[in-house]
Amino acid sequence: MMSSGTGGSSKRSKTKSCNSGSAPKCKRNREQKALGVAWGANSFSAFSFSSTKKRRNAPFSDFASYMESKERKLRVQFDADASNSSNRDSDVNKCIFHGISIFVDGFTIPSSQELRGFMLKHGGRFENYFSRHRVTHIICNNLPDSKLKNLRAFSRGLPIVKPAWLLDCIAANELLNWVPYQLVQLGKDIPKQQKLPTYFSPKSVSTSKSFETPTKSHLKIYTDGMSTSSEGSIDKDSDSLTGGSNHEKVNDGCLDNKKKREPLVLTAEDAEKSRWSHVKGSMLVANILEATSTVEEADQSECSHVKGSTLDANKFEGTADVLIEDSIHEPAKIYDARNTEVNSSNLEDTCSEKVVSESSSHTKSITGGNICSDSKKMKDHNSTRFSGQWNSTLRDVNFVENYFKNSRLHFIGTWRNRYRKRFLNLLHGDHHGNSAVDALNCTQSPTIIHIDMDCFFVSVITRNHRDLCESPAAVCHSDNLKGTAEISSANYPARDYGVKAGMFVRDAKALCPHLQIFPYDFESYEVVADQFYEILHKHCNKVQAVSCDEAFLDVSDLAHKNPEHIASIIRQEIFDTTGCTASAGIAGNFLMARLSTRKAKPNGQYFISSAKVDEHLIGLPVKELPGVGRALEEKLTNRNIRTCDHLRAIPKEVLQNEFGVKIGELLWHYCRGVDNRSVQVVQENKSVGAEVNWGVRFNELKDSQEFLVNLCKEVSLRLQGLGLQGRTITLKVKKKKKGAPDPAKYMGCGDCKNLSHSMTIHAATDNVDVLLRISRQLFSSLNLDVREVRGLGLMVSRLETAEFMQQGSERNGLRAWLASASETNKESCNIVHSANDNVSKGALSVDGYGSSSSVQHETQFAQSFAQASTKVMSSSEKGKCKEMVSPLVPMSQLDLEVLESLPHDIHFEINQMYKGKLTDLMENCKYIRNDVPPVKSIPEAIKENPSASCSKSLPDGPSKAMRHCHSDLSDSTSQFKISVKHSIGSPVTDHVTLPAKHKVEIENLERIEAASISPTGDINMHATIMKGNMADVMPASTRKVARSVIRDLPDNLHHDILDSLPVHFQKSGDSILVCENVCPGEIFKSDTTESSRGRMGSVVNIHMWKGNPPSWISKFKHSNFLILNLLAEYYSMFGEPGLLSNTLQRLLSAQALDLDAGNNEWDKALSSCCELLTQYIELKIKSDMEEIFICFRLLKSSYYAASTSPSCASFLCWI
DNA sequence: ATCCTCCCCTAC
DNA sequence: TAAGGTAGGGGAGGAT
Ligand SMILES: Nc1ccn([C@H]2C[C@H](O)[C@@H](COP(=O)(O)OP(=O)(O)OP(=O)(O)O)O2)c(=O)n1
Ligand SMILES: [Mg+2]
Ligand SMILES: [Mg+2]
Repeated sequence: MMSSGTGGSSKRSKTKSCNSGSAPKCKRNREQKALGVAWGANSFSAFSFSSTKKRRNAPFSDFASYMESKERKLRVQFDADASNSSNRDSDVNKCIFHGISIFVDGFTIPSSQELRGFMLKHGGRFENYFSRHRVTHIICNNLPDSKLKNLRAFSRGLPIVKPAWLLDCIAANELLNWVPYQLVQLGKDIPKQQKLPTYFSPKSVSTSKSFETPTKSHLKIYTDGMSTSSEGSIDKDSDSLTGGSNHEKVNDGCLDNKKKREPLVLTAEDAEKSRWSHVKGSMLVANILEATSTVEEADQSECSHVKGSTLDANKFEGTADVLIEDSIHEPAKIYDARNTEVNSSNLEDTCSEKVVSESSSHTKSITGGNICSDSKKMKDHNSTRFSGQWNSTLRDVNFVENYFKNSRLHFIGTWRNRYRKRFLNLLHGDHHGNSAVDALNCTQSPTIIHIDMDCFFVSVITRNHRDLCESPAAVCHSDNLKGTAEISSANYPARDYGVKAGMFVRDAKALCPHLQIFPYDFESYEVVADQFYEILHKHCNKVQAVSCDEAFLDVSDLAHKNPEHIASIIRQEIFDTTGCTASAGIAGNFLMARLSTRKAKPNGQYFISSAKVDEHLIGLPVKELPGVGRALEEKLTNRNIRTCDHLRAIPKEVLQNEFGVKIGELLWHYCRGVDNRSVQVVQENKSVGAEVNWGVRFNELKDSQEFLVNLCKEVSLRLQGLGLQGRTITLKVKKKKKGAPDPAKYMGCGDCKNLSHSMTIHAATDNVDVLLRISRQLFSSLNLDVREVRGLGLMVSRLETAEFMQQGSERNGLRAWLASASETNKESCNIVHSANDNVSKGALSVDGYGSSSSVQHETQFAQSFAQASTKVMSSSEKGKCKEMVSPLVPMSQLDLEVLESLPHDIHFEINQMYKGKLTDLMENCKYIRNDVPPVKSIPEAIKENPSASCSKSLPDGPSKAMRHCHSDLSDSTSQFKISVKHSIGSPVTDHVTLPAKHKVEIENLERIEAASISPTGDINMHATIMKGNMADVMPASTRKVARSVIRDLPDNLHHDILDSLPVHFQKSGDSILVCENVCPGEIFKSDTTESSRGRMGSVVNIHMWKGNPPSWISKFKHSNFLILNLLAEYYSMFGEPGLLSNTLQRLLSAQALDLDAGNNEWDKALSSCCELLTQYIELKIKSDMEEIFICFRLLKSSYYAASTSPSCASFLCWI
């Protein structure tokens, strides 16, 4: 295994002749963590002194290279504007501001843009970024104290003046003394924390609506401008963005240009300080010198250290050769777009590997078999020729498969699931049990490394060719000068020309005519990503995957090692193994680590100590914050918020008010460098879906339906591959906007209206038939003209872990089904065992969250938690895998003092259980505590009475508690309520309540069902299964009552049911809800009163179900038949209160049906079962039709399977 | 308040 | 020609 992964360490020559790329990006100094002590006093402590000092002297020095070009650009722009302006107005305006250069900080009235205008008009200067060399006056008003303090710290004596000064100067038409306008901030002078209008410029006083419109037109300009300037990425929506005015765009373009390596400005000047030249160390010094007024010798050594940490490009070729050979010998397909699975040689998890290949072949057979008739092809051919769509869904019967095979976004989008499978054991494993040791060494101050491969897709391709590394190159499907293929990734030389990921290749070529284009190599990306993660996991057990080329490492526990050293070791090893370079950012949290990486790139690393966080955030454009994308940036810009400084000036409440609670808080935290997220090793799926928005063209309904089939198959397979089922199915449609022009992108979706519609069904499914039926309904409910559809997607959410018994049930062949069930079984075992070591093991505990064990577990958790006992629940913690989620104590009930007293290690684990929200909570409470004197604000309940709080936590546990509870209607009542009344031999009355929306769907369903019903040979068999009078037991209007259930049944079965029933519909306004949350006893009671009715005149005595537990339990337990023993046993253990279906599932899945094969009294067992079931039906018929259907479904499925074993078959004939 | 649906946004 | 996916977070607004 592991061809070159770990073995790569053999090749670690330390020659440092350096200089790979030619990217003229300025080298930045690397900072030193202030707490050099953390990893022991070493030579680094000297640096921390020097860098601290440097910071004081020159706050912006680290931004120098970055800011330089930006500022230069902005100044050029300003000059241009100014000369225009003065040409126009020279006769009118005196240069009253000559020699004055302002920097506007925070929010001002007038806005900074207006102030800029004034300066421009009256001969002054306006600086977009602070520089003590150029700025003469800082203009601001209404700063909060903290902000002012900050400002004073870096203004270093420059006057801080209110905007009124400028206005008065203009009014007086002469330069007035600024002193009277000085900002003498005071705690009270200003009533502080104004409402929005005070902060934002007048135009945005009114909320959303009023600026939404301008925003839109502005957006147009933006993208439009981007494409004409060949600068920005062409957005998906760009097609819709046409025309518009131009002013704001100028600004954006400016910002963007300086941020990117704008070739004309940057390359010329920066070429000589090429970061990757041999003398980069001294270059760095030169850089700093230039930007800072003071230089320390220490910088020299610091630089050399940086250089040392740079990877050696000379080793490159040799390494590459090795790699090439490896990949040649690669035996099987590494990345298969279709099944999204991987056959990797270094897979340790053979179990899932098996599932993988299984699913793969299955996939292939499905799509391969989906061939349409010749006549259809002919027709498609004609129609597509007519519309000139050679590469659309109309042309290719295997469109979905081929499309995904070639889609880069599909590759990176599905990568995570492949990773999960591959590193399953690592993610759940107990990391050598040394975490207690780590906890001792733990410093409590977290250290995060963010590591990201440099221009990943390109560097994997070009790694073998050193010459290519230094010239502009990009990965793209097309090398067409006029092509609209998108650049996936561009290397750093190409970025110097402005080439960016997401651009059309034609724009990239326009920017850089000699740009070399390479095709994708997904398999290699997969291999390299694996190697990458192998290395990360080797060095750190807290790895949070971000994407195939990027991860966070929590190295807090490795504090005895220098994090920067760890980073450089890892980077070196990555390079040795893969031939590709990675960059790393090191800091105290995710946010700062990420920002550090940005500075480090390419092929470098960068450390931001907590002491230097502010320094790095000052002046940082908001767009740089993760989570601030185009839209939010736009919103912020509209309010004149452009940098973190601006953000800091705004109170949290205001931000929340304006951008929403969470986003407001995020902004407020991020602009201060605060980020309380913590590494989440395991992340649970919340949804699974597939969509296609390229090449989607339909001429008629049939085309779309055929496409939908493939989409459903795809999603079904993905669900099964993950062992998940879901209850909410969402159909997403892209519909061409009215009057939208042809898409700019070839076969693109163009300007579309996005529609989505979802439906929640009662029983979670991964079944393609169910998905299809529902997605068809959803589709028809959207009332689409299929010719306008440009994209389709299907998503399944509200996921539950698939019962191995149920997974893929209802699927055609039961043999295949049984096989897949056992595969899945293995997989679940794998998960659960690692999760559940401290709970029961073995066959019966395969999904060990039966009520008893989870209560037990919970108690255990609460106790150990309250006592802050060390490792008691370490293994249970690992099981935040699905099964273990429910017993979490609500966060609000945690005792924070106890939490804080926990060792970091334990804290980490608990925090994982709360998905990282715990640190947030603690952080917030810290503030509360600081603000509110008494300590009483901390909930103490749990400390005093842990078990009480834990039992309280049961009901409000996550919905996952329901994960195996098919028939619990409690959370599905929003979907439908059923009330059924029966009377002997007379027509049945049903009451059905549905939300209005669903009524429509019912009609649709009716149509679809009517259209799809075809006679099958199953009716007879079905009659057998129903044992004669079963049909009479059915409520007459099943079709209406349990529609969602029927939907869930396999076609043949549900047709059987429908066909065997008379149809009545009798609507009634009132509905009586009989079946919600009825406990067994109640069922029983209500039953005895009403079950005096019977079928065919006979009364069924349901004595077996009397009592609690029902009387049959003890009878079966003492039976001679294993099958009956098991039935009783399983019922006691797993039965949701009063439900047989769970029990049946387990019984059938345990393949226990052969147990009594040799017993010649088999008939007796059968009749006992029959009786039990008959009485069960009687019991449930009124209250829980769905339960009966579920049981039938299970049994019928098993009946098919029974051909594999005679005894099995006879057992199932029991009915 | 809390949930749900239907969006939009963001990141890779 | 070209392969604009995927998943999670979160907000608005309605239902309860
Ligand atoms: N719009 C995008 C963004 C990314 N990717 C793919 C190609 C990238 O190589 C890979 C990783 O994305 P990164 O954001 O990490 O970008 P790179 O690794 O290419 O460059 P950098 O050096 O900035 O990390 O994802 C893509 O296909 N299209
Ligand atoms: Mg990268
Ligand atoms: Mg990345």
